Amino acid sequence: MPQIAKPSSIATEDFLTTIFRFAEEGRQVISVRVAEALGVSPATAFGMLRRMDRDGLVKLSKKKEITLTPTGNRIAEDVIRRHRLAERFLTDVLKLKWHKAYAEAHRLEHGISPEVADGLVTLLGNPSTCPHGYPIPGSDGYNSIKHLRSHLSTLNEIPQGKTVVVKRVPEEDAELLKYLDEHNVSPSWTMKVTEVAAFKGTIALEIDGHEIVISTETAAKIIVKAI
Amino acid sequence: MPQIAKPSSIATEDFLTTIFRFAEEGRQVISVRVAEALGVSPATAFGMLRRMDRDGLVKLSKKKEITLTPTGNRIAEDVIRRHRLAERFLTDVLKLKWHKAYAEAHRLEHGISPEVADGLVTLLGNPSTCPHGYPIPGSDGYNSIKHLRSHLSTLNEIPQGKTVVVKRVPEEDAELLKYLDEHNVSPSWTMKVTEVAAFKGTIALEIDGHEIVISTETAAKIIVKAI
DNA sequence: CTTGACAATTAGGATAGACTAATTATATTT
DNA sequence: AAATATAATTAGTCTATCCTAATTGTCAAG
Repeated sequence: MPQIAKPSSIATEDFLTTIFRFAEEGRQVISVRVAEALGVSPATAFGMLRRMDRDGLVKLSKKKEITLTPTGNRIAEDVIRRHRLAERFLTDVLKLKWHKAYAEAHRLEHGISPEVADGLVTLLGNPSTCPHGYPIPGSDGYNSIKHLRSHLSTLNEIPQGKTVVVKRVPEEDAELLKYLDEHNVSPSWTMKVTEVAAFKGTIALEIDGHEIVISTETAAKIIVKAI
Repeated sequence: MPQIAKPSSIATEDFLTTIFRFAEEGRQVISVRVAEALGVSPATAFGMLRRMDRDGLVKLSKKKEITLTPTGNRIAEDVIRRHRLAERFLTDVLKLKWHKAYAEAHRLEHGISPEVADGLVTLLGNPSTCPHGYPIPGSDGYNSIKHLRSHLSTLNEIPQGKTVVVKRVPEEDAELLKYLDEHNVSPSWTMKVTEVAAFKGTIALEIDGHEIVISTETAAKIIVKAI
């Protein structure tokens, strides 16, 4: 008989999407990091991951690296898709401020059915990215080369004088997002790296006719494409 | 120090809204009925209700009748409001079929923040009822006389020959809703009771130029206003 | 006033999720 | 290699939800 997939709980969906995002950003997927990202104790994360391993959603290898199984990955993409569609809806239709979209979409993502997701796709005109520039799983060209993380850089890697296009900004940091938004550092805007001051850990950018200075650390969170 | 309200769980919100709806429909609020409505065992419902009593959300009197406390009622109205706004959004904006709205809104209602609810109100033009005719808590005129259940009748109470306006149709029964929708039995439509055949438990209605026959039992679920 | 029927309540058990406090492994660094 | 970090893992608890299977009330009909 065909196995009936047990519906995933909200906690499980949160673990799956966290792991998915870590992988998406090229970060090492380790139990403690996942625990930190989700705000739970290492013991709690470990227990959850063990259950998820038991249920065939993740693979815990002896060498600590955690990977999603095909099933786990499918569910993670589903939830991320709903999350990013919700973000688009919230910013584009409800006119919600950009920096609030992540948290609100996070609350909604677990309650969006496939049918409602499809309805959102139609309403929104088949968007391919969320407001922060991350690709929406299942959208046209989701697997195309332009979304490949390896074809992009982080802003801190760009040499002085270069011009770049903003591709992705960090989703979760509302404070930072608010700042970036005020200075037009958002997907598809172009900016020039006017100064790289490694000794004091800052870089200066010229964007839309004005200049801003951010730390190298912050720059590492901004994904760009050199042009 | 001011008591910080513990956030209600989804299970708790479901109990609160079920009790609220029972009261709204003038039904007797008893533990077993709540259990049935939520698809849990009587023991589970009892345990939940006891916890909710402990937490000041409901009152379990010795004479079995269950009532919401002011706090419980406020939370219930909040959730119901989000539910009915979600239904309006789903049918009016996403063009979701009427009979699917209840179940979908039920999934969404727990994830809608006050800010998003306000956004929906604006997007939807301040609606006062859900697609099934039930009033939206917090909307203009929510407490006005026209929403008073005591000023309305159920269709089975209407004598032969009378004409009525449909006010509310049952929200949860998708099968029935589909049928009613196909025959224009939806809020604000007018119909005439052409025959009351008590001996065989049916009534006949003329609506929009055609006639349909439903059982008295089904008629009892349809709220109307005689004109 | 006794018997059902129905409802409430208690007893006893799961499992998921969370926590704190060890303890054990694994790496990295002197 | 020994010491220090950092991670993983285990132990032991707790609460919320859920269940099944009694047991106890209560109320209406004989």
